[in-house]
Amino acid sequence: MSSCDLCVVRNRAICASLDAKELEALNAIGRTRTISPGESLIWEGEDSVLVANVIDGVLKLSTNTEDGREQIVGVVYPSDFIGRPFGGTSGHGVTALTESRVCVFSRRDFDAFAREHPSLEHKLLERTLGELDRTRRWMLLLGRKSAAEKLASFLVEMSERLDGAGCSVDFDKPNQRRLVLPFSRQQIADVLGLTIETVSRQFTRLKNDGVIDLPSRREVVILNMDALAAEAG
Amino acid sequence: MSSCDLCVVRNRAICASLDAKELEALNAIGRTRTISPGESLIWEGEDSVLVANVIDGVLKLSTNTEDGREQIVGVVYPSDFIGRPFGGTSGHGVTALTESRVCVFSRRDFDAFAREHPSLEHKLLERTLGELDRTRRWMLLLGRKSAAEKLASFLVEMSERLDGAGCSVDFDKPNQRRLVLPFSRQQIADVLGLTIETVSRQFTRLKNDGVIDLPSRREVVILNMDALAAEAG
DNA sequence: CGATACATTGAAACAACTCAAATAAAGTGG
DNA sequence: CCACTTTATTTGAGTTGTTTCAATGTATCG
Repeated sequence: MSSCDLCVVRNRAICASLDAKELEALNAIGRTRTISPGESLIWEGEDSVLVANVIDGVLKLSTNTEDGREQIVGVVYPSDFIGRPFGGTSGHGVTALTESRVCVFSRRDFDAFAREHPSLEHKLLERTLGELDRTRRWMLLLGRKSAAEKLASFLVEMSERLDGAGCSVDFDKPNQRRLVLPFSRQQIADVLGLTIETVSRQFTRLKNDGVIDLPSRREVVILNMDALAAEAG
Repeated sequence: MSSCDLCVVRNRAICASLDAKELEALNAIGRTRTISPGESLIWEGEDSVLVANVIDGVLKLSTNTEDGREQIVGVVYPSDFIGRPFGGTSGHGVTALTESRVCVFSRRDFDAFAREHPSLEHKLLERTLGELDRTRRWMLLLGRKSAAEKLASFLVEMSERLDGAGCSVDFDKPNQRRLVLPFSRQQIADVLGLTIETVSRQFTRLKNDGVIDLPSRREVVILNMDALAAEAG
């Protein structure tokens, strides 16, 4: 029995395109690996040597300017795919935000396997098209939204993506939601293209307006989802 | 003889993955169409009904906030692919910037054809991965660069992508380059997440610094490529 | 419990924006 | 082809939102 049978993302990751026998072959060229917060799996500018599936945890994709400014260009969750298949250099680093488990492959092995399994390439294509859509939507935020709209948009997106792990929904209060952010204030700033101080000020403003509550640094309780969505612009 | 044999992008577009017979089949479900500047091929939010290859011209991909702010999220050139295969709604409009010619397919027809031709899907995947890389690099510009860095980066990127059409290189002066921009000042502002006035001021500053010359509205002569690249940050 | 990292708050500076006007280019019709 | 209108771009002056720099407050961890 391949270890994939027990995998929690078996039916959501690109692996879902494979039957039992194919899955075993893929399993043979991959291995699981844990990554601690702050640890990197891939570095910006290195030529692409490995790809991976996220089994558990949250990781950031980030680029830096020469003088050290950082921009987080993507966030990946369980079942998401990481890395740059088919050559090239990776344009961004991949770093764990929470304790993570990933299923890694050498890029060369993965490329060869993918080229022999069109259904896998198809799943990867659908995933990549979806990621491109999401990334382009984020460009509107970076280029055209105010700090207030940026943070509100961020919290709305977070509440949508952090299902299960890190996010609890109280069905009695459908307008409310409780989340545990996998980001520090600085990391939120790096996602939104702001400074840490501006992010902090926007948090306290939302709290003072009664839109959210902040029980601790990493926790956010959305008290009024409609108001938050309205602020997102 | 299928009309694809004469196509100028035959060997650069995703069609390059197909042999003569397959190409004829693809040709049978497509048709060419011209689009005038300002005319749209796809509208934001509509469900994806068609996809296309760019044969000639330059088109923008753009999203808008409810209150009318615009962000250009991508620019496509000859041989590039347009549209959202495999369902979903298109998150951005597609509008011609110059007189354009495209080879359009109904999305349903294209989807079916693609699923039967893994080599085509592979080419599309490579293209999409490349586009995602480029888009993520642009996020660093939107989130973290100053107006001066943004315009310099824009001109550098333009000089790289406008090969042949719209861009001439004088080999005697390798540090110089002459380009005809397919963008108005407002459109440049919408690419960079700035206002038209800020873009204009940065243009005149670069001109006063002797880095560029501006013979007419749409023309830019890069006088010192190294200096421009240095300003791009 | 003290040390260290992280987050918030305040005050001042600055980059980009807004609004308004001037200028230049591109169409249009006589 | 020229005068006129319209549109696009540039320039100027003042305002605003975000950043910067500095200080204070608050969790977290050995």
